[in-house]
Amino acid sequence: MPGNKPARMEDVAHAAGVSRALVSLVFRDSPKVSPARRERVLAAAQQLGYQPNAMARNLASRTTRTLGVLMNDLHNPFFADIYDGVETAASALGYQLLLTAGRYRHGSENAAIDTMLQHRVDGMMLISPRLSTAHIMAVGRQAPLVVIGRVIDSPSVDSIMADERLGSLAALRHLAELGHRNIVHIDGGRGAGAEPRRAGYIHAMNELALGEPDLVPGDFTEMSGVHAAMSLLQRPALPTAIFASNDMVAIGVMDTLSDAGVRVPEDVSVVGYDNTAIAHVRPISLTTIDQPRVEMGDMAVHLLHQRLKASRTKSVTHLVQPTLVTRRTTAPPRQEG
Amino acid sequence: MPGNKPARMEDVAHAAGVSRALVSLVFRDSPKVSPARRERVLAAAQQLGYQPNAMARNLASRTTRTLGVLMNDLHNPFFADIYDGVETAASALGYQLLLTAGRYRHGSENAAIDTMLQHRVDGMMLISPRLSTAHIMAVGRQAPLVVIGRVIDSPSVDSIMADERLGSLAALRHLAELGHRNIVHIDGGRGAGAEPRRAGYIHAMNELALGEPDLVPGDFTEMSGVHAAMSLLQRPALPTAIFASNDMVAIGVMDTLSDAGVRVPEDVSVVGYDNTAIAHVRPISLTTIDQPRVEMGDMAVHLLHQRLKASRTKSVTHLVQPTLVTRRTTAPPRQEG
DNA sequence: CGCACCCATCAGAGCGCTCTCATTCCGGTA
DNA sequence: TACCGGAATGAGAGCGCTCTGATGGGTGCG
Repeated sequence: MPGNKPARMEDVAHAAGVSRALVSLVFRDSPKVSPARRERVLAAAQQLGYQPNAMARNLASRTTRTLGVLMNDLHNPFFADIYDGVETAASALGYQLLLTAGRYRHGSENAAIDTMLQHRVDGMMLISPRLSTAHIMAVGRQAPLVVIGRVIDSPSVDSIMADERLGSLAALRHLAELGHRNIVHIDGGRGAGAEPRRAGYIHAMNELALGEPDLVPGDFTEMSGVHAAMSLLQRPALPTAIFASNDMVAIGVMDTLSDAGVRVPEDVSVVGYDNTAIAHVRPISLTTIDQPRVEMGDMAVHLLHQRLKASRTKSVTHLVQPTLVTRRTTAPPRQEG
Repeated sequence: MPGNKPARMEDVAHAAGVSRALVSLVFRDSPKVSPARRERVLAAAQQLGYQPNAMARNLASRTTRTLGVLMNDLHNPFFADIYDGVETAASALGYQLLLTAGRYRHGSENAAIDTMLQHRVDGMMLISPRLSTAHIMAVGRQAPLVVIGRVIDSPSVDSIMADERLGSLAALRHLAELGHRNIVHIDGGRGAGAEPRRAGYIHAMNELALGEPDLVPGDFTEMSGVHAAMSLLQRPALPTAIFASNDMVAIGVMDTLSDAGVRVPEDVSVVGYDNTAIAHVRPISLTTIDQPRVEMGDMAVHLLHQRLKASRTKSVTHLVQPTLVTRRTTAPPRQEG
């Protein structure tokens, strides 16, 4: 019958015939409790269904050993992978986790951060936050902070980010090695990470002596891939390869091309970015760029731990290495002429 | 500079030149504070970066207005959709949310539930829990509980579940209307929801006079779809339609069929189940069964709210209606002979 | 047999808030 | 001018726990 009050430490103590303090010691795993008493206390607690009150505990101990995680998009498997890394590391280091979801809205992000602050988390991780840099820096002044997916230049904020330029370079190098020279990039517009991907593409085109960069506008959506492909199909000749700013764009492109009778990879090679869950599905089998997401999550926790435990005060930025995943959408260009 | 203690109510009171109690009233939105004073307090709080201590507040007020959500699989967009509904409803009703992730491991699920209990949530929602029914009922005795994706027959636990049998029926009816009579079901094995889907298939085959049910074993994975398709290809004749127990299985099936030169939907129609994100991707365009996930989340919150606010004590089971989403993997059977 | 010493146990003072109840301060009324 | 009522404010007792410092009861040693 829910409704009757949960048992308190006092009740357990009484049932076990010991003092409240001893029960407290037992629940804090103190070594200074005799096995016999420990047993007795545990049995009484079990019997009463006692669960220590986290609020009282945290209030009295002035510490929560809890880290806050702001996930903006529960729908994005990207976030889930990061969380896997976070969870594993946190439980290994003995931290609890307070999860909040921002849903990409400024108000929600702020509310989520306030919630974490009000619960006095020891530190927080913001995954792809949309808030302004100034705002994030202000939050960083209240609690140790790690931002994933953005670089914030502030002494109290650490950053973890994939080296997008390197990812672009890997994609282009792969295409170049296959013999492609005529490579178009479909842009990610103003989306997170779009700019460095584009810069990496431009840089790599020069680096690898592949001629003039050839950019088609886009915005990270499947639809923009469709539009980009349509505009490409208007040209007198198609490029031999397309480097899309993410997997969704690549899928839109491939879909449109195949409607137009253009085969991938025989006629055109396509490379995506992000290695989302869809990319590995066999009918798609998209060659793409993978980021070590689990590792990023793990790293975030350790960065926080360093600040907390070793009281590091200098800020750190980790640039993480993306890797190429070769699947079935890339092949040597068609020999013609 | 993080490290200096966060401001307390006392500090705000002092800065604003009022008593602690008045600050408390302001932060609880009490109407009995003059606008002038309220302003002053708010300004002082702002100035000090004051965030009320949630632990102290909840401890003193003996209530948290927080609902716990156990998500088992952050990777599954299914869960994210449910969470959308939960979030919207919760914020409308003024509840905070405490998210935990169980990762389908018994230990983690238990730990997550303990965490929620220790934080004295007013109620909890378990999404597709793996724990035993007896265990869930025990938890239900500690706090109001809503289980999504399973039916628990206990007075203190409410359940929300999609009517899987109805979903199967909708799929079969669609196929029958297209003219299919020879319809195979690829089984979900012991996965959650597999049994009612199978039962619905068997029931519908009889109901619609489609002949003997024809079951191929599977287990909800893409791989099992591959195996099922291979075994089907060994038969002297393929069925004209395949009803897979979920989308992943359907994708494995389609992939294998297409490798074998069998076209979908020209030679064989395929129907999935779940309407996952992949199903709508155009190169796949899978006909499938959708469940009103957002609505399920919304409903969960309201069910809890009823228990809490209206102190309903009888348990409720909501069976939610799935719907057919027709895409491009179903067509009339080939006319032959 | 007595003493020092050590360790298990306990008492009590907060942690930062809420909430009840008492008190103060008004203007309005007779 | 004396009085009254209501709005606004303040004081103080907890909420359930942790943690410091005190207490008591064995044990080993001389």
